[in-house]
Amino acid sequence: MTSYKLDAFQVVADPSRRHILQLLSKDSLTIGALAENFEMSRPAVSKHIKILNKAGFISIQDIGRERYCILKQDGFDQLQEWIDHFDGFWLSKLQKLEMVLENKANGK
Amino acid sequence: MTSYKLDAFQVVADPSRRHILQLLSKDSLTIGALAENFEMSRPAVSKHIKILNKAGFISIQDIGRERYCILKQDGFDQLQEWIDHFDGFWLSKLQKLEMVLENKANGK
DNA sequence: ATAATATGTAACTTTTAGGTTACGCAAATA
DNA sequence: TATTTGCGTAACCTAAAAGTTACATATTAT
Repeated sequence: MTSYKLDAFQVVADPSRRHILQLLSKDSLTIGALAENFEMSRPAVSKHIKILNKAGFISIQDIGRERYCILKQDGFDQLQEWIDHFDGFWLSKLQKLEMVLENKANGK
Repeated sequence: MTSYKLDAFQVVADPSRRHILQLLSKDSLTIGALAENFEMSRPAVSKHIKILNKAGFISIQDIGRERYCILKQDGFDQLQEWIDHFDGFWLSKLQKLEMVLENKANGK
């Protein structure tokens, strides 16, 4: 089952979290290693990680006292799924409606 | 030029705004018509529309005293662009790293 | 001309998200 | 065994986001 507790879009709305994901796309990193890339404190990063995990954007591997954060596809899939709903839209319905409205605006 | 003033992900993070976009994918609607689909007040919808417009998710056609909101692709493109950055990732790098870490975790 | 309608905006309130510091705990190290 | 390291969490603060009501304005209808 893949029902995550957080709204993927709300989770990825935060620029810091997007930055974290970018870093993780190049390397799996521990919390501390991630924190070195930010000005914010380590506990702040820790919170973001918890959120990213709950939303399915990362998985976590505990190795001793270290936590390796690993990019995970599920969160991204949630984003993509919603965006895909709009795909069929662009080329058919829209252009006709715009035409109609433009004509109406010009009093034709 | 397509440099919008708002972060597309932050804009689409709000569930009400996503709902607005869904409604607009079926029909171009005025502010008032949109507001009928929500419990919130019309001015609240009006604010969301302003934001969606600034971020390139909709365009607006003024017809007399009415404002028709029309779905627009630019905002969605911004979302897609970011997501696409991660596409090359999944099948190559990730799986190897996970293997390495799992072995390390098991002390192999 | 007057009334009704569709909307934008200002001022305000409330909630929440993101940050901090301080602390505790388990694992690694000396 | 004592110390350091890596991390989670609680308590707290602050700023911003999302909502409200009240009002102003322009267009349409009577």
